[in-house]
Amino acid sequence: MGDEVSDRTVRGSRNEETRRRNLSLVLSAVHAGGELTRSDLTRLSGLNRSTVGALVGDLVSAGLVVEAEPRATHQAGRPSPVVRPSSDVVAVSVNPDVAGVVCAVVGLGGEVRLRETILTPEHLTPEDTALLTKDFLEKVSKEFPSTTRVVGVGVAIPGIVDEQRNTVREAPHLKWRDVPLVSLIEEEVTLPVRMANDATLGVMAESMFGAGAGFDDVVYLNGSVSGLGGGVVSGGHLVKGVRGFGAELGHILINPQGAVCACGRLGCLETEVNIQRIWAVSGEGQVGIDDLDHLYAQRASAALNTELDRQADALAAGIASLLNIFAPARVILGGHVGALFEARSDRIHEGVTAQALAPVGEEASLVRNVLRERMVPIGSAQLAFGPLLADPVNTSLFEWGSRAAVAN
Amino acid sequence: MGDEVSDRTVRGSRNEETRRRNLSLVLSAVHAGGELTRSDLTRLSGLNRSTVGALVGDLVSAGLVVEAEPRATHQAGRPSPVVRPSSDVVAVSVNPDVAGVVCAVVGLGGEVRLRETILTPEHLTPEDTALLTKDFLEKVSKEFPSTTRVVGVGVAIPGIVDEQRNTVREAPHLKWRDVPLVSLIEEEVTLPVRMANDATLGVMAESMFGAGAGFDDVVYLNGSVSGLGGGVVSGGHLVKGVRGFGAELGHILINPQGAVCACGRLGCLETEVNIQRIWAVSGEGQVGIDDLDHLYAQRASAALNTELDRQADALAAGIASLLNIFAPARVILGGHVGALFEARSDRIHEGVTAQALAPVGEEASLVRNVLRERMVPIGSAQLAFGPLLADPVNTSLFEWGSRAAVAN
DNA sequence: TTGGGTTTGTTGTGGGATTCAGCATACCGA
DNA sequence: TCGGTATGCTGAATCCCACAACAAACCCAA
Repeated sequence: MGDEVSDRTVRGSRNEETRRRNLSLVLSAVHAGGELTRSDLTRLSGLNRSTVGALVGDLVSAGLVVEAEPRATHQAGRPSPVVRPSSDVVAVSVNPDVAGVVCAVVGLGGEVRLRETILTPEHLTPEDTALLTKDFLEKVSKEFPSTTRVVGVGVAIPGIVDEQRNTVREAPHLKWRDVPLVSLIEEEVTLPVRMANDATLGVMAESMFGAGAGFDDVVYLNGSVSGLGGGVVSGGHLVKGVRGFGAELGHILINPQGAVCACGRLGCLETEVNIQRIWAVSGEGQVGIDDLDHLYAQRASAALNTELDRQADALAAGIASLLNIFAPARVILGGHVGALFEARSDRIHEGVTAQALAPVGEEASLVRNVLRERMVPIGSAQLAFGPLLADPVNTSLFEWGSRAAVAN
Repeated sequence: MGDEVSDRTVRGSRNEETRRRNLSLVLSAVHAGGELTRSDLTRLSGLNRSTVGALVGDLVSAGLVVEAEPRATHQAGRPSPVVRPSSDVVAVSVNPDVAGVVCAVVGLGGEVRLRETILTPEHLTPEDTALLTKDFLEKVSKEFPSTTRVVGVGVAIPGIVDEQRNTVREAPHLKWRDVPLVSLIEEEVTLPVRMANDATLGVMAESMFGAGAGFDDVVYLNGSVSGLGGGVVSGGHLVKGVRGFGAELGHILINPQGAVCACGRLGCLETEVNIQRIWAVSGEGQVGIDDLDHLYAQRASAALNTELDRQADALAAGIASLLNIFAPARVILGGHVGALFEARSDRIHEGVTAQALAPVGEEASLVRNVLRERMVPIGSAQLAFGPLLADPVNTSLFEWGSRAAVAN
């Protein structure tokens, strides 16, 4: 899933397109697979040994991968050198929230090399975000080798992002609306900036490096303080919809007699499966999402148990609808939905099995997300890596702070 | 959307892959566009004149397209010959229903050349379907020139199809279950047979030749006697899910206090928007889907009006959920849902606008399907044409009745 | 009727990408 | 130490497209 850098005008393939595709295939495989030998790559791609050799050679001279001594194996035959992503190539992840920004540096290959939460005294503004990103870049650039090169910045937004106009269309939790955040950041950091919805990036991360790895059809549901977000990979492709507005899985109807949703209608999944309603009955105040497991594991009050059952039923109903729509191999649950799933696993499984169409239910397994706090950084890094993975040798990399393109 | 003939093992591109892609591009363009000049194809593909000439030449020698005299135009410059799909290349469409089979012959380019409903005295069985298909083939083969070549048979099923095992998993209306229909037909007709859900094929047809042409994101909802089916194209790709089980849009939850659905749960969209409930109040018996427009246009009874309003509201709620999930550019409504939309257009529009997320609602337009009775034939033909469009010169074509492969 | 301008078809050359065969290299096991 | 095996490396052959030059077919205007 190289994020579809499609220029919509369907184009014929020239000869160099073949090369681009093969380089992309190899780099993506190394990115996703971590360490692969050249002979692994040969088998994987179905290309000739000599071709793979040439492709890897190109990627090495571009500084994108490194070849290391063969691993000690106990097979006959000449050992094949190991190809790893270069540790010098990184992406920057930015994830604004109400009280601050989570910034991270992620290496090619998906390793989160550094992750930092920068708090603001007041409610975070878009301008703050741009400035904090700049500060972060200046600071971390000193902590990384001078050979480090950055591919760009990926921004994850808890809200609706217009991927065409590169604006935040609506982020109720942040209280942002029609904010040209990409331009704001690009003015400060002179790096290419891309932006998408956080749950969309979540499913990208999980389906590449997490619980959805190896599956072409994955649904991801994430519960956060700002609501219920979702992302879907169908047939190996991200479901985005026009201008990237799609996959708002929190806003499917569950119960027309339900509570009023922020979106205006009654009984969205988001109003029925909701952390605020947990807080309201828990008697422990605004328990953080990471502490929910602990809360649920304690001997809970009757009120909390009732509420958990109710939310579990609503979640099962929602998942059943999503199964009937997408027939995924995996449904991945994150945030407070993940905690709810952990606490009411049997009840949710039963509800889903009873309500989903039989063939669809049989194929899907429900799992909790595995990447946790690394998910958003990895997802937004994936967004930034997209162009590089799609066209390895023609995508520019940048040194920290300066926009001087490094030779390919 | 050449139907994704992906062999899942990601493969590298060889040089001939380039050729295959370009041939596919040209043939698909001619298939979808009807008549294009060679210079149109040059602009469309971005390839060189000479390359397009060679590609078209290959397709002509394969008998897939024909070049005709240039159209009379009033532009300066040498006239460019017109490229049309060959009228000798056809696909066969088979669509079983309770009381019989609808068979059709569809030419490359999407023209329905012949369409016939074959009724059976009793409830149709899978074996009947295979035999009737054979009879149909034998009969029509005499009505077409001997130069005609068939690419294969596409079967549209009102039910859940296992595209991996090539079986009908569940077709409640037909009362079929786990039927290996593809094998049954292939035993009779010695042609390649492919099968899919009818609504899935509907959205393929509409998004290629109908109301969804030119859009990458399309949701299709079809109401028939057997229930509510759906199909989705997202980002130019068909949403299929694991084994093709997905896109059961009729089975999303609308109202947990609603009626019992055939699938077992309460208040699916299918139970709330439903032709049987129209019949129950219309006082005119089981009005056919094609006669609903007439029924609705008459001065309707109060009961019918109330029911139409109720169904319109339920439909609007369902569409709103689908908009939030897929953010399509178009929502196409067919069958009795199309008639309902026609009768309650304003009410449905208002309901959708009120309930869908604002950005999503602004981008989508609701339209009735345009292909009507040609939709299923075109869709299933598209299924049969898939391999040919994906790899024009290496796909075998067959003469009527015999499996002797015709030279490419 | 003729000639310039314009667009497109056609042909041969050249460069890029892959495959293939043959040989070299590095490991295992006896 | 030697055969077996798997892999890396190199140069020739093949396939595909772009490009340039020329030819063909149309328009328009004189």
